[in-house]
Amino acid sequence: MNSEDIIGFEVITNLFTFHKNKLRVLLIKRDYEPFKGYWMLPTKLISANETIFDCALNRLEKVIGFNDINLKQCNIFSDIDRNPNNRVIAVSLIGLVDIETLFNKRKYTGYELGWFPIGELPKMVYDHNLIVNDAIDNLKKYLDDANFIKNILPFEFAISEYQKLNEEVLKIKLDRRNFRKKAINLLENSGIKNSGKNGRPAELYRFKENNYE
Amino acid sequence: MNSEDIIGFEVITNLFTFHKNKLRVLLIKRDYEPFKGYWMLPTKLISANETIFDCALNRLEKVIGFNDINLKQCNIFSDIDRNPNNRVIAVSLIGLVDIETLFNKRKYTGYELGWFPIGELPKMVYDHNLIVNDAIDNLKKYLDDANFIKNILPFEFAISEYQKLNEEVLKIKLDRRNFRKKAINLLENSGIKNSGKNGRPAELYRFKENNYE
DNA sequence: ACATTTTGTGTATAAATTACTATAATAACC
DNA sequence: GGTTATTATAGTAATTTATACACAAAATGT
Repeated sequence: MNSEDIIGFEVITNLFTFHKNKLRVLLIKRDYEPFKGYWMLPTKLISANETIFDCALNRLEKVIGFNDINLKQCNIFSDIDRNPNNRVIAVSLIGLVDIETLFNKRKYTGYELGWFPIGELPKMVYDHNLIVNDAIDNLKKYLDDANFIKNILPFEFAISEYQKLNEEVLKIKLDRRNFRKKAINLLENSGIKNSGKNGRPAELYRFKENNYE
Repeated sequence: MNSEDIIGFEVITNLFTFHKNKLRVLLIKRDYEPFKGYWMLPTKLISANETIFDCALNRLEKVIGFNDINLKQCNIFSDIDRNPNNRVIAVSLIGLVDIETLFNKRKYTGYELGWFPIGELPKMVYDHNLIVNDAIDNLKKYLDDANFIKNILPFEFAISEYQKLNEEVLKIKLDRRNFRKKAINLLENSGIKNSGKNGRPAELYRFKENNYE
């Protein structure tokens, strides 16, 4: 390795949750130059003793106060000038966390955080807008992967919530009856109804165990 | 960036071709220690002025004498001890080249090369066996992507060759008539027959232009 | 009680996938 | 030249999957 060839290698995490019928992503407000005041995805240069997953989890621990989160590898961004100041190659990861876990486990860490609906993303540092949109696109392939997608929904949820999640990721409207027919294969009825909301209360479902991976 | 955190970052290319009804991958015989005499995938540490694709193509140029090859990103390997001597993170890429292009464009480069059928892979350096098998698995998702998969077949080919390629990647047998029905949508008849072989000569097909990407 | 909102349900049709077998064209062999 | 071996071509029925579509039930707010 030549010293001229020192290249930064960073791990960027797209952590999604689903709250109030919106798919949201975690952003951090940057408090240093350059791009002070802009929002960014959780990012960390990788250390010699970390895998890419370790690296992402270490960063998340610092940012949200916990890190038992299931991650999937997403993409690599290696354009020479994606960061004009240094040569930095990025690998992006996708993590999912449900809103109940988030409320239960998060700790105050001093960072200014925002959970932005994917339709209302702010201008972000460097190529982070590109990276998060790429991650959203990558989420499509996990929608039917019960063992991963279950992490973004509460333990029990209405089928309409699951449908809305699908619609946000796919950016299309789905038919209620057809969606239900397909989804029901992965789900079991909890026997609980969610009352208190307007309209007929929904029956709550949960993902079946052993959706043979 | 801390000098203790200097990490090697290498690009590993899985270059496939299809010849004599076998899916094959390019390996290089290593002529230096450690692992001297073992086979390995084309590998190169990335330089500051290269994208991951530049890096792979620069290596391929050195190894096979040409580099106009379409590449897809595959996976990242970041286990701490995947290379016990140094801390090296690898990104693997997939490239496809058809046998005619290969015979026409390759130049002698001094390397000892082997195009190994995927069922007859030798013991390779470090985790390269893992990497190539992961790449073969990743090939599945490109089988119906005419714009990429066409790179591994000659300009004109028999449907039975295309079927055999699918069978090698999927590791299952396919029904001849059903495969033809599906494949024909992507193909157009060239009007040429391949004679000289045993049995009824096949009509040769080519991929249609504009399989709207 | 009435309007509003949201959930739950079934059926008919189209499209895609799968299973399955006889015949035609050529090369190799005698 | 005739037989045999090999490979290519073609169609239909059964199954599965995807799509389109309308109304009744349970709650809330007034």
